[in-house]
Amino acid sequence: MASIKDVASRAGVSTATVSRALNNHPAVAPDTRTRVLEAADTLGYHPNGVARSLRTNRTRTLGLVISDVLNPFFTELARAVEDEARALGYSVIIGNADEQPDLQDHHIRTLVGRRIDGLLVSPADGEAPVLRETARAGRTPMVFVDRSIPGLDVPVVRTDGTGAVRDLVDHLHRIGHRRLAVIGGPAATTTGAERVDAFRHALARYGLPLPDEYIGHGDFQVGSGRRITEGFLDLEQPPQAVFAADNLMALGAMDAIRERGLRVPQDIALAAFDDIPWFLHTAPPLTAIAQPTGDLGRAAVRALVDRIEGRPARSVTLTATLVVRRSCGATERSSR
Amino acid sequence: MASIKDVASRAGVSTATVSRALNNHPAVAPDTRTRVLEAADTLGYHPNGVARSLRTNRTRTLGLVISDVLNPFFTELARAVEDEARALGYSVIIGNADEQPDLQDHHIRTLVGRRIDGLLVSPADGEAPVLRETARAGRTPMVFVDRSIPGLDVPVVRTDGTGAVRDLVDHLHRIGHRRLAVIGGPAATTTGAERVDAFRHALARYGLPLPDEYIGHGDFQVGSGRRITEGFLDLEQPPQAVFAADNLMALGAMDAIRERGLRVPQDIALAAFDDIPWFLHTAPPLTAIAQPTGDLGRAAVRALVDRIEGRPARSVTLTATLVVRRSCGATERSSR
DNA sequence: CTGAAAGCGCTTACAG
DNA sequence: CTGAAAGCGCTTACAG
Repeated sequence: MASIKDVASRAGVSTATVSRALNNHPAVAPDTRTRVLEAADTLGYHPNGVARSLRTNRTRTLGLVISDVLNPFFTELARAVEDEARALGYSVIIGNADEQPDLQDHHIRTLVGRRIDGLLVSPADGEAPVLRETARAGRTPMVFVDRSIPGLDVPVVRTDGTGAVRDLVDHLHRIGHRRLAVIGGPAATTTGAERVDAFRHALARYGLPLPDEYIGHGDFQVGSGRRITEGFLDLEQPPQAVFAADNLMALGAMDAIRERGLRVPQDIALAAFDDIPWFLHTAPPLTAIAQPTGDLGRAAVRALVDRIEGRPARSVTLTATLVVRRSCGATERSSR
Repeated sequence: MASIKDVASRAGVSTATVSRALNNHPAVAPDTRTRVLEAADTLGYHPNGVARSLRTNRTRTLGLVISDVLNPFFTELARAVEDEARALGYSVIIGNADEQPDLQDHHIRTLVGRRIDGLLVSPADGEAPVLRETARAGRTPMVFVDRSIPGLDVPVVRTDGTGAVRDLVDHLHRIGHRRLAVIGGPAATTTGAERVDAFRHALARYGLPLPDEYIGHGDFQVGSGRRITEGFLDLEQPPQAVFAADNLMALGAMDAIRERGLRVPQDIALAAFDDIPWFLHTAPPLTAIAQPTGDLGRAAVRALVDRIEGRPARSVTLTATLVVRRSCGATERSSR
């Protein structure tokens, strides 16, 4: 591949001048610039970003480590992150941790080795020594998005779903449901714990308990949603409504319910955290708590780039909202 | 950040020895190796991958340019690509072209600038000078996945859906549908054209025509599926069945059908190319043509790595299969 | 406005 | 088994 030297000799200037011309440095004579550009063009020259990065100590690349690309919430998040990053002049490398802490650590190690300028992480459950160490060392600017690890000095950009969960419980209560169950995420993920807590507190406002057998410990993936829902249905007193802490576990719940020949909402009500386009077309359309996912991703990138470029980065909390559809029953005709 | 020099001086050896010790070069005395590893460890040394890449002229990185990350088919493809790449020791950088040829070209330029070792592309519709030039120059090993650009000397890893489309038409015909319409992709994408052609040929086997007004020219995105379906429904003789050439356009079709207060399959049958988990839970569950998406992604990576490592790369064609659900009507009770 | 030179952090052929 | 040295392709402070 043509290098800067080739361009320099063809244009009859030094490599320093080629570099300046190509980087729009002001101190380059107009016709020198023209000659350089022509030479670069005829040689099909593409500057070597690796060499530039080594020299400038910047890669103009962001790392994004998420727990599951196949989860539509994270897909949308990743897309927003990439869009905003591109707008700010950065590329992004995505690492998919698949909810496995060691895969997450593997990605972080690789990304740091590549000298990305900054790191966006939505931490998975479990021990993640590399993540902790990277955050603690503070050499790579980092921002948590969606989920966080308490106790680390890292800004977090997240959504607060407390109000929306309260709205959901109001909705369920109004319909007449009293036995409410939740499929939570891994306890060690902040979102996993928060959503269950919010649910419990919302129930308490009606004097309703959240017994242990109505709390499922899922992992944000389809299989756990299914398994936990089967457990609920096997109970002597199955719940009247199930709230899944993410969309994949809701999908698993639908699988389980359908396999038993039961119907939503006639036999059991269902709602999910995270809204996705398909929920409009499920049978029935699913009531869900919608995060402003695009805003979340963009805010995270801005916070990270602020850190990278030496500005102070603030944590950001956005607000989720309840989207009522038909999966919890109709409000009009009281309970069933 | 600690560099190889720091490790060298702490271990009392040269940087050459540090490099060898860290890269498991055989010619390093055991205790020297130990001393180096200890030094690296206490300094929290992470080798600078940028410098290494500059020196070795390899980045151990693959580029993947796809047309739409939000399309579950591509999400799954990307995931498989990343898994296989990791298994072979490569990272992957994803570029989302959003079905825009210039965004696609932007990503290719960026990736080539980063000196990725190889490029996997699912080309978008339209003029893509950078893509063509990159393929023609042949400096960056390239493999097309899913879609291709005819006339370029680039291996392609794809799925053949001809048989599955024939099965679909058999299925529709058996149910009694005779007026069959198709929502195609952009004519310039190979998959866009192939799926429509396969459909047309399958109809011909029954002596059924595929009139122009039953051919929609979509762009693989939700909006076009909706718009085209509305057009179909506005026809004097609306089709009895609609085949959408990807899952997002099928989603758009469902939107349009629902808005008119019509039902699938009673009022109109619907089937899609690409099967996704949600199709099990739509109202009704959607009949779809399933690609072996994971295999596709993995085969593409292997073909690309073959090229990168100097082995000959072969094109690969996998086979799609029809998954019958309920969105075309029941075969048992003849037609409606 | 331009160039010579240093240097970013590695790897590796060469010599011993 | 180990080290000195060159060099990958850039950018940039310095000098003119």
